[in-house]
This record gives sequence, structure tokens and C-alpha cells, in this order.
Amino acid sequence: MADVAERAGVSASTVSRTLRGLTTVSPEVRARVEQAARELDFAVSRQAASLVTGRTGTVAVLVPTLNAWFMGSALSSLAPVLRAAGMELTVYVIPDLAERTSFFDRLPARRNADALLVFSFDLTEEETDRLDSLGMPVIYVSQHVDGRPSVYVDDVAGALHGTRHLLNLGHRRIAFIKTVGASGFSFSSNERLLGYQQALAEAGVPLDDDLVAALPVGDQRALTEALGRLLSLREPPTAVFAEQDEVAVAVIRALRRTRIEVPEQVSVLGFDDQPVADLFDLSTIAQSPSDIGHEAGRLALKLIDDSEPDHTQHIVLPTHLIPRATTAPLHAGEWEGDGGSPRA
Amino acid sequence: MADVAERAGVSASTVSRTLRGLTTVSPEVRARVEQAARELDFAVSRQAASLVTGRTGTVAVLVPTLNAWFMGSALSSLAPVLRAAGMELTVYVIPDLAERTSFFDRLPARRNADALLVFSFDLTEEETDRLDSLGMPVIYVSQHVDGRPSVYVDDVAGALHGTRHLLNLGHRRIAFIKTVGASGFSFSSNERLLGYQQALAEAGVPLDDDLVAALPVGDQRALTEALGRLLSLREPPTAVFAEQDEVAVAVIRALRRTRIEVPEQVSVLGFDDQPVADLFDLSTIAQSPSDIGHEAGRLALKLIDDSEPDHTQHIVLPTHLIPRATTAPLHAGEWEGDGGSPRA
DNA sequence: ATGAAAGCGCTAACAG
DNA sequence: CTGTTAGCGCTTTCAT
Repeated sequence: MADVAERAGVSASTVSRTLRGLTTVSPEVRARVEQAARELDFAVSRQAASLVTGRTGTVAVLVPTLNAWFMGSALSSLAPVLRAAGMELTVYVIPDLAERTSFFDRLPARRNADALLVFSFDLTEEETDRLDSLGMPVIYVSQHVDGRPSVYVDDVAGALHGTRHLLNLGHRRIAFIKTVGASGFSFSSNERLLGYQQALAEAGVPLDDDLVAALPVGDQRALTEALGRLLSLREPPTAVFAEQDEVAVAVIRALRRTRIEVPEQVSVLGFDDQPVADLFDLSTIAQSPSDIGHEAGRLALKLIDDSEPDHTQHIVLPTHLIPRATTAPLHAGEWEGDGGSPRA
Repeated sequence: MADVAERAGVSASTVSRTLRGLTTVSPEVRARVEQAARELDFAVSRQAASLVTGRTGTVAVLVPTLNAWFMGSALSSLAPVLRAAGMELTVYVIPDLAERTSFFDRLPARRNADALLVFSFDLTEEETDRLDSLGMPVIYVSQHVDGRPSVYVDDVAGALHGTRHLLNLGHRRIAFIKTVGASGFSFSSNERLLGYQQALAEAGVPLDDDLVAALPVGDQRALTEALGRLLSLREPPTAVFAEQDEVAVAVIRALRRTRIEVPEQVSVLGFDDQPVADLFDLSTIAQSPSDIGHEAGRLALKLIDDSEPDHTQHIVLPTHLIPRATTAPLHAGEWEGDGGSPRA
């Protein structure tokens, strides 16, 4: 910066003021400085700047993985929001318990970011408390944490609408497949199960624990077993609501492999509306991770600027049903429904 | 840090030495300092440290998007490599031309990272030159750039093997579907086309431009049109080699919609081995983005430490054919092949 | 093995 | 509107 100052024939302060866009610089001086800076390919060192401002110009995100549709979409739309505000994005990927422990132990984000966005983790209260000690706004994304700012979709309503859709099609025996994350990571499972149960209750359909399965996403064997359990019930389900599209697709493939037709004999409904849902013509509950990312970014910027950190913000985004080809009226199929005609 | 020093009853220098793991600290003092640091939840400010060391402790990556299988996998495996070395990961997402221009204009990474990893961009020579001026190692990932360190898979060999596989199955009319990225971003298209052509040449099969189509990924309409062109050729292809799994899957869906059986009538081969390939039982050429990410990370760390930046490193990773259910011998189908029996 | 002192590059008062 | 001065929190000589 001294070089630029010398070249422009001004003091370092003036260069600083110019480069930060302060208005208290005369046009001609500004021009000289900008030219000098350009000629020298000068860029301000965030390091040095933040040393004195106390702000790092960086937003950190904590994610379980980057290798997932949700994270990819959310971060892809979070990034431009930050960029537009001149902020950098640094990413902490915490794929397993060991890394998780180490992260919460050392809190490397401390002093190295102005805000932290925590994605999709099912945190213990201890961990949340620990994050409170970070000395920066912490925003919880895709999860509701009481008393802390969060951005998430209304999972209960989503699952409620999905289940209603199946009920409206005449289904009464509706299975629900929960996803249990590996090593303590969880998604919005519980909320979605709640929505499912709520819909059944309001329709007067009795809950049946046998219809609820929980399995790790991507575990083919567990899925097959769970499906086997469902199909061998005295009253097997005529519809399956999977809490994630990926699982729904696996269900479809497994059923078709057994020559059980979807949706003629069993309807299948997913949740997410990932690209794969379209490829499989999967009916599903759509959520928009890019909206989530966008909102989370805006909220982060706001909280960074806010001097009043008291008013806890909750941003709840909507979901909506995308009816495609894997859900159909009960009687359209030939499976034995309540009153339908049995089949060989 | 002064607080820690006071609490441990030592000087700031000693705290610094301890926290950086230097050996020149007596065990007892080390213990005192570590305890004090822990009690005060102290974390070193990278900002202040880098001001004097000249190193930021950060690796930057430049990606066109995060919303893609390749990036997600690569970054998910890059991250732990950096973490293990105590480095942070900052991400620049450049989704469009405007952001691209602005990035190369301002080069925000300057002075704010110790190395830059450039993913999957088809850079102009001007841009590459500009990056050279960054004053840090720049590593090109998933692309070969002459004279600069890069990490990529052998696309030529991959496409060569894929095409050979189809040739070995008896196919002679093999279409190739290239992908053209939006707004100047390109993937390894050209290399793959080259491998395809090479395989045909070595088998003595004449090249036919009519069999090569180029379309933007995700453009349903363009795909349908391209397919229409292929299917209305005097000698239509009996196999389609798509340069990306996503396109291959779209091809399969389009063909089946028209009641053209895959692979009985037309074989389809992809490239990548994304999860969706497995879901569609797609034969494909596998590449491993996680290996790429891993190697890129290691290379970055190495170049950061190296004082000798002369020996340009190129890391070329292998691909391999994953034969699944969408490629089959020519005569297994009923389409009119060269000598096959025509069908109604 | 430890401490004292200097200074990394910048911004924030404060003068003028 | 611009320059001067004093640090921000750390690492690094250089002593001891």
C-alpha cells in the first residue's frame, strides 16, 4: 500500500480511504490512486485490515459433506450473496465423528470469521452452547434451534401435505421411511415423521408403528429388509412415503425388481425434489435449498451488521407437492386395497 | 495471547512457540501454557499470524458451481487433506461470465491464500497469465494446462476404452454426444472426443461428423433434436457414447419413451460413474473425483512448501470401464445392424 | 529455554 | 479533503 501511496503521491491513509470507497476523497486524487493501484496489481490484505477492524470479511460454513445435493445447491446460491457483499466463504467439512470432536474442541473458526452457518447438523445442547462462545453470529440452516437464528423449511407441513395427498388418493396403509444419518448427523427426520402422523390423525387413520421404518441412506441391504418387513405385514402398505428422494428411488427400484408395479400396486412419494426425482418421475415434496442458502446468506450479513443481536430470527420456507407418476389412486391398481378386488 | 501469557506466567513469545509446537519449550512450561490457552478458549488469530509470516494458512479454490457431482466429491475429499495440514479452505464460486470477469479483474485471492486450485474451467491464455501474477502456486484441476501443475484424469484413454468396448461389442455406427458448457465453461469434452476418434481410427471405422452431436447439458429440447437427427440418418447409430452420465441418462429416457429398447436396439455408454449411473444400470467410464481432490490437495500443500517452483507437476489419474446393463452386443438386439436381421 | 523489542500492512482517531 | 500517529495480535530476530 505504501508503494501505491508513493506512486500516487499521497499518503497511505488516502489510499486506504480510496480503496474502501469512502466519499471523503477528491475525485482527482481518487483517480490517481486507483490508477496506481491497478498498475501495481495491488489488492488490500484482508489479514492486515482485519487486524485493525476486528472483522475478517469472511463467513464460515460448517457442513457434514459437500457431496450432497442439498449442500451443493445451498452453497451455490449462498456464495453470490456473500460475494456481492465483498465477503469470502470458508468451508469446514466435518465428515465424521473424529473431525466433529476436533472441530468443537478447537473451534478453528474463532476469530477467523464474522459469522458461522451451521448446516444440517443434529447438534447436542453442549455443542450449541459451545458455538455460542464463538463471539460471532451463528445461524442454523436446515434445522430449528430454539432461541437461535435459523433458516429451514417447514418439514412438518411438507410431510403433512404429502401424506394428505396419499390419503386423498384413497390410501390408508401408508408406510413412512425415515432416514437415520451416519454417526450422529441427522436431517429433518423427526419433523417429517411428525407431519406424517399429524395427517393420519386428522384423517382418523390409526398410527401403526409397523409402518414406520428407519434406515441409513444408501444402505441397500437395510432397505431391502425394511421393505420385506412391510410387504409381509398382514395388511401391507399401499403407499410408501420416503423422507428423502434418494430412498424413494431405491424403493421404486426394489419394488419393480420384485415386479410390484409403481404406482399401480404401490404408490411412492419422496421428499426434496432432487434432479433424480424428475428422472424417475417421482412424486415428491419439493424444497428449495437455493432459497435456503440465499436466505441464510442474507440473514448472516444482517446479523453481522446488526449491533442488536437480541431479536432472534427464524426464517421458515415453504415446501410444495410435485405430483408426478409414482403416486396414483388406490383403486387404479390391482393390489388388494380395502374393498379392492384381490389379484393372483 | 497476552492474557494467556499472563495467566501462564510467561512471555508472549513463549506462548507463541508453544502453540506452534516448537520444540524449544520446556515440558512444564508447555503444560502451563496449554492449560491457560484452553481455559481462556484461546485460538490464534490467523490474521495476525499471517501478517508477519506472510502465509495465510488458506487454500482457495475456484469452481464454476458447487452444485455438481464432480465438485462436491472432489471438494469433500480435498477438505480433509487441507484440514490435516491445518489449512483452511475458501471457495470462490464463479457461476457466470460477469462473476468471472470480476474475479479475474480483481483477483480477490491475491494475498489472501497460499495456493489456488482452479477447477474445470476452460481458461483463456490471458486468464492463465493473469493467475500467474498471483504470486502463489496455481494448480489446475480436471484440466491440463501446459507448463503449469495440473491434476486430471486421462480423458483420451477413457474415451478410447469406452469406444473400444462398443467396437468390441460389434458396433460400427457409434454416436458421440459432446457437452458444451454454458458461457465459456467447458469440461474435458475435446479430449474425450479425441479418444473416441482414436478408437474408431484404430479399428478402421471411418469418422462421420453426422454421428457427433454437441449440446448443453440439461437442455432437454436440444437433446431431443440431436437424437432426432441421429435416428433419421440413413445409417443410424447402434450405440451412443455420451460424454457425461447425466446426458447418457437423458438419452436412455428419450429412447425408451420412443420405445427404442436400450440396450437391445441401441447401446448407451456414459462417462463419470455418478450415482445416477448405478440407478439406471448405465455402463460408463468411471473417474474418481475424490481421488482428484485428494491429489490436488496434496499437490497444493507440496507446492506451498516447495521453495523450488520449477518442476512442474502433472498428475494424471486413470479411468476404467464399468460395464452395466446399457451396453450389449450388436446382434443381441433386433435393430438393423450390419448383417443383423431387420425388424418391423 | 525464555524474554524484550521490532515490525508485518493496514485502519482509525486526530490534526490541520 | 488529506497527512500523521498509534496501534491491531502476532512472530521473529537478538539477547540472555
